[in-house]
Amino acid sequence: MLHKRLNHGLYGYEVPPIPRAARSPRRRVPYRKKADDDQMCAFDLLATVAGKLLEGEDNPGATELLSGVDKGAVGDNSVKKEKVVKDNPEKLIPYIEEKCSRNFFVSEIISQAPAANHNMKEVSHAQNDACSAFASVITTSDGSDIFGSSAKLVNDPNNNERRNFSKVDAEHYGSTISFSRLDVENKNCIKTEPAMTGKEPRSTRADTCCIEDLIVQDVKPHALGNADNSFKFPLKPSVLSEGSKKGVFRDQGPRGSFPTCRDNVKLVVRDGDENSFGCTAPRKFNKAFRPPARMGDKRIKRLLASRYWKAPPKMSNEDCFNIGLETKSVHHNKANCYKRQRSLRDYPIKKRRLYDHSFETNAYERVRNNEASFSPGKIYSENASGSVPIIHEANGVSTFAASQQKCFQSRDSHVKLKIKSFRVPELFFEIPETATVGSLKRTVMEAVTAVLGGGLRVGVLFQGKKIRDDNKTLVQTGIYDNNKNDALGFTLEPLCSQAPPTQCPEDHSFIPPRQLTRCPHTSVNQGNSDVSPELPSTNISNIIDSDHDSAPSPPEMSIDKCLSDSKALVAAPEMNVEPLSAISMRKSKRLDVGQRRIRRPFSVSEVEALVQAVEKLGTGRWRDVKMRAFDNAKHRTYVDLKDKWKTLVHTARISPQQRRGEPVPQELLDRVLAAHAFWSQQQAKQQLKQHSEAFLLF
DNA sequence: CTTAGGG
DNA sequence: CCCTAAG
Repeated sequence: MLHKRLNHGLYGYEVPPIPRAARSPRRRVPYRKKADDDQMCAFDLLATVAGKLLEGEDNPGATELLSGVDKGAVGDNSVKKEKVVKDNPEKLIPYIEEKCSRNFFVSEIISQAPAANHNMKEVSHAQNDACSAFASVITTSDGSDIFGSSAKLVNDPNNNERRNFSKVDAEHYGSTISFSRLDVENKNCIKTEPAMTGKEPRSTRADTCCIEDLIVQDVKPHALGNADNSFKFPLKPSVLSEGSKKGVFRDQGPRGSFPTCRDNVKLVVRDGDENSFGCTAPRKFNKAFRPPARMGDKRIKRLLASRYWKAPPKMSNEDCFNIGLETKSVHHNKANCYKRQRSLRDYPIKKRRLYDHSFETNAYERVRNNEASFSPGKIYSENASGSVPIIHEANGVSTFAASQQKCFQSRDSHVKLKIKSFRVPELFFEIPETATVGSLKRTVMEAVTAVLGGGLRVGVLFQGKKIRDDNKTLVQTGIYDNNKNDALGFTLEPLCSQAPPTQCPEDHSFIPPRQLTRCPHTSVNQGNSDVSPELPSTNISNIIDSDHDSAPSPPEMSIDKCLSDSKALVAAPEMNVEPLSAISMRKSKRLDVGQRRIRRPFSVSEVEALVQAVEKLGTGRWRDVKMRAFDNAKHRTYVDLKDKWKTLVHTARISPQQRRGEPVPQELLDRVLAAHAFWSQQQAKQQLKQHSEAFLLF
């Protein structure tokens, strides 16, 4: 029985759903290369390819890419350019991600590059997947590659089941990049005993030649490239070598330089015309720069435990994945995330009701306590009677301007508070020079929306002190005193703490920089001049992508009980006074207990991303879809994505008049239907296959 | 934990 | 979005 493994990326419909049991486990490899190890690194992979791509003469696409890496190298000779690229993988990857308007590919690459202790079969898989992943990287969602060359889905004449992006029109589109394995020559090597450590379980040995071997082998070569432009991915030498061709495994020691390529994987660049990358199409800048993707999640655990990817005994997580802190913290987060999900589920409705009740009660009390509160786009102030909140619309844009003002008047026994604007401090992001003003606006908007949408609570600062006692009256606190109004300030505090308190201590040391913005802290602070901290240059997507799924905290939840964490500390250092307690709150257990998550309609761009991912991955791999397209959108679970797809299909089928909500472009809906049809059919086929196989067993 | 489906 | 059976 032959399972075709067609995940050569770059092609619209990529991987026929392989039954989960048959799917090969994947392993994450280091995002950053450790100086002292010679593991094949995703960076190398990417940088090598990118370097190659830049070798050609100047053209807009390459220049664009290069300028995202090192402007100094623009216009320089190709050698220099390539070097720049290779020397700056950290810059390159985010840039490519950004160019692709998505950020989910790097982890794919990372996850699939071969690592030191992989046996041949694993390496084959890894290469295969790495090719696929990189192909994805350079393929943008609109069907064009990163350089603006457009391509479309076509059937590969050499393989009916395989789909490639091919050049549509050489006159209008530039090169197409295709990856393929030279498996014909390497068929044997796949079966070769490749064990590195000798400790792999028997089942991982290639000579057992299981289904997975076949899967790997069954990929047809795709040697369409012109020789000059084709190059190969290097492999971890100690894992794969020339000897592999002959079925002999040979350890070559330390990793060779990149020009030393192996044969297993070949990158073919097919040039449609001289100016391969010359056709620079308008780019999307959905995502701002973001730090390197993090890997490390539950999957790591699983993979570590996997029989195929057993890590050497002494390897710790950090050793394995080379990303030490990040891995760990991410792991925590993810775990927490799921923990939360589960806990949400575990509680019966009754409790939820209880919760809801208390929420309302306290909200009311809170109102009566004359607290100013804040919700996205609106600022509620309060008349003393507490009966009817007065809502002042904060005009959108100016709300986020850097001005901070406050009116404070006293009339009779009432205190009137007016917040003219909230300042959103420490919202760092980068955006390419080539980005348009429009995209800048969008970027800011997304970030701000994300911040506000994440759920905020208000803190009150008076004379530099955080007033935590919600029950104190204004008179008691002195806020009533007009003369002191300068001392009154409000803070917006995110509600996105996640880790349970017990994990706090560990968390603190493992918070990766990018997470510092997870809880963007916004404040309007009159009395205290904000002290801007040294913030790592964070990007907006961090913020956008942050976990905002936390529904607003119940008002009664006292921040006093909440430990803060380091990310908050860094993110909101303007809280000089009592920073710990004021900035970040642990999500209360109560919140965990069960409140319906806030509804968050999918934006068109999200739908686009979803469609894109499903087109690629199919409808039965929601977790992968999630990781691919929504890895950073913590509030979108794979179940959400699945549900969204369900509704999308439904939406696509009903008449436009019956549709509600933000209209989804018909084009997208068409793609939904197409993909749905395709994958349904695919699934049917798969099942048929399985059935026949099962039958054959008897 | 994931998937698949009903609610 | 929620809930949950199944794997």
